[in-house]
Amino acid sequence: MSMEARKVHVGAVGLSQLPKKMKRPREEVGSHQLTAFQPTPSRRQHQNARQQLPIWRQKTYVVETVRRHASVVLVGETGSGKSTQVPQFLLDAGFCAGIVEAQGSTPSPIRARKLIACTQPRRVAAITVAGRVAEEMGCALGQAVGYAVRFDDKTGPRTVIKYMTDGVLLREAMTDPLLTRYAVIILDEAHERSLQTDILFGLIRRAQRERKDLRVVVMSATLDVEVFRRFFETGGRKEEKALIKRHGENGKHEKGMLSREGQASTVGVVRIEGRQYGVEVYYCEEAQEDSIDAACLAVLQIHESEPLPGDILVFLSGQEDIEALAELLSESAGTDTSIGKTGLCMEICPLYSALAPEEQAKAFHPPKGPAKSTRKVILATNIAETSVTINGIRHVVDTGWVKVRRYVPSTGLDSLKVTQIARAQAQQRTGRAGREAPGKCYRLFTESAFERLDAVPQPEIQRVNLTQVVLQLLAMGLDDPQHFDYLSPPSATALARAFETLLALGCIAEGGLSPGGNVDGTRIVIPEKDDRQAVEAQADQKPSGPAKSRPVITPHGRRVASLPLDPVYAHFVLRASELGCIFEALTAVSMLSAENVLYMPSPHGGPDAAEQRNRATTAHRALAAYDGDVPTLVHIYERWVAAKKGNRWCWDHFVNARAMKKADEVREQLLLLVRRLGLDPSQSCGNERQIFLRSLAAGLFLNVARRQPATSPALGKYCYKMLANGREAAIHPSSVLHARNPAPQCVVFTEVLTTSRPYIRGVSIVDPADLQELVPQFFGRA
DNA sequence: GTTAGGGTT
Repeated sequence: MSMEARKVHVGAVGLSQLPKKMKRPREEVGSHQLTAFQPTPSRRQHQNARQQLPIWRQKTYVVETVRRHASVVLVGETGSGKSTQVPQFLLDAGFCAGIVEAQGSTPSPIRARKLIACTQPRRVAAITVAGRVAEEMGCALGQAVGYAVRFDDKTGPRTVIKYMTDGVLLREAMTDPLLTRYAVIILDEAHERSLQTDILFGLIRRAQRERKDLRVVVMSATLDVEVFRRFFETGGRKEEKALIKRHGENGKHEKGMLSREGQASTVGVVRIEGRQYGVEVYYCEEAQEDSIDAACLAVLQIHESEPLPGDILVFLSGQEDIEALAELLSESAGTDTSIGKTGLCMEICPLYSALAPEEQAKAFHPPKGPAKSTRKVILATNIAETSVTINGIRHVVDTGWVKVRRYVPSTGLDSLKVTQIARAQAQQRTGRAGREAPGKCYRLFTESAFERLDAVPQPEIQRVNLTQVVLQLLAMGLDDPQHFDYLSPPSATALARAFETLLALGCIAEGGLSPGGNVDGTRIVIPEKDDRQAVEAQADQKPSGPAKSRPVITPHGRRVASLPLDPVYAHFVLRASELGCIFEALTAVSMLSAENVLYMPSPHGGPDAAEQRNRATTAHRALAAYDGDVPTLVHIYERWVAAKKGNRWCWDHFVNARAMKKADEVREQLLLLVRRLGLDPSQSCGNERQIFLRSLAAGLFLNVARRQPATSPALGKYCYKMLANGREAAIHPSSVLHARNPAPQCVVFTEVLTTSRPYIRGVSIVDPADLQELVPQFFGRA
């Protein structure tokens, strides 16, 4: 069934126009309440269910294609069963009995069992899919089927199918770049183009040149397979043309060299249909000026005209818009007043990552009111696009906006901007209405606007700071990360900036670049060219003059790379160890890796919401440390430990217990890793907070900012000038140093993010004299 | 005077 079964135009959203053209759902299929009390299905029932999946009919074809091609692209829509079935098909077909090539003096090949890896961008997906497959195979998790995600490895000596996050496989690649444990690597959700998946693409292609036995299956929901196919094409254009000549443009599938498309190819392509209900897509006839107003009208119209069951999911750009729409809807509908002819109530459920877990839970549970007369309206960010699935949704309202974080390498600043979604995202959002029954999707933009959208979002690798990626590649022994096999190359500027940072941190040496930045804010200027062209131009350049010496990873760089942290943070931990407070530094970086530690109750949390928010603010102020945000995080962790890591303490102080648990897990992992480096993680500075601040200065010296009169009135009278790029920023209002009197003269920050304006966050006071003493190469007196 | 979403041997 096609997801976009029909396209129906509706007028600019207006009360009179939408309902008239809407149709009743064709049929009621499935219900989200059915699954709860079902007994555990037997093996036979599983077998029946498997045979109903669209992919089952293609089992032989999938297996044969993987047999004949080292690389296969498998396109399967939602519900095709690809994630659970493909690994089982390949296991049944004997792909795990890999052959270890003869090594050294060993005369003959040794048969050995290798694994099938299936990577996922998200932990929950790896865990739940593995659980499902273990059930289907009638084994316990950790036996034939297992999973590995950070902090949680459920694999054993007998495991042959291993679900894992792409990050875990990437970490494994650091010690085993040829991925020798695996016979087949399946990259699932490849269309999402996560940073880790993209790096794996290049690594696997590289490994395939050495290992003829390594199979890769790229699984994607995107119909455009060309980009993946071309990437894994081993022979390149020349070989391709020769094959076409030999077999003809429309030659049959012959000797495994022709794909189903009839193109000469070393890459096999399989397409599997999905199993989704049809979703009718509605567009606006006119562009909407205010997407919150438009969303409000659309929700009210759907609510008044559509029967239950059928909850509504609205996609918005962020917390602010969600709160505004929640307010508008409750004003218009009344929180528990029935409205319209249908006499139904509305229950509004905000859903975004920073929301307290117990408030998030409302979106997933049945409504508090009677199910027969209460409709849930979920107001979500893109968290509901891929990360979570909500049952019962039959109507999607899509504003077409999303917030996108983007690193600007020429300035070293991150920006967070409201941006139009891509067509693939719009389709993904639409699909959320058709999981259980036919549904409807209302796009609050015009069809021509839809057609003008980008086809797919920009891959993450082109939007992020690459310092950690470049260091990882160097640590793996790739001596030239600029010319790595990127599926989508990052800009030359972004790569150059990463090298510059690594050089400044002492992670690499003898590069063609000199150290970047000094106290005066003067720095090497890297001409900003447009992304891809720059890389291609560089690649095409014939070497002229003496070759530049390539940067080499230093012993310090290897230690930094061994920690699963941003190199700046890892450097901080190692410097803190030299200065006597690694214990506190480990706490700091662990807390920094857990987001949304402090939480604010939703303003719509009932009659005492305002009071709760005041209490939260007071509680948070009581946790603040004088010296800044990083000392505050350390303080919070220590208080939490003193309170025996209790949930009650979290509750009383408006601290997110889940974030604390995550920080604790990260900390435990880091303790192990620094011990492996021969360091003593219990080395603490005790009450001598100056030692910790000195470590912060020494570690975060690339992020120093000094207070000075603002050159632009937009930042107020004073601002903080960042020494690395000479730009001005303000201290973020959430910082404990915001509006501090007297204002600190010299600070380090953990993050700079441009939203309404450039803000530095994670701000702590440092002493300029410490910088001069501890980082003399940058801050020493001339 | 305020922060989309993931993720790491």
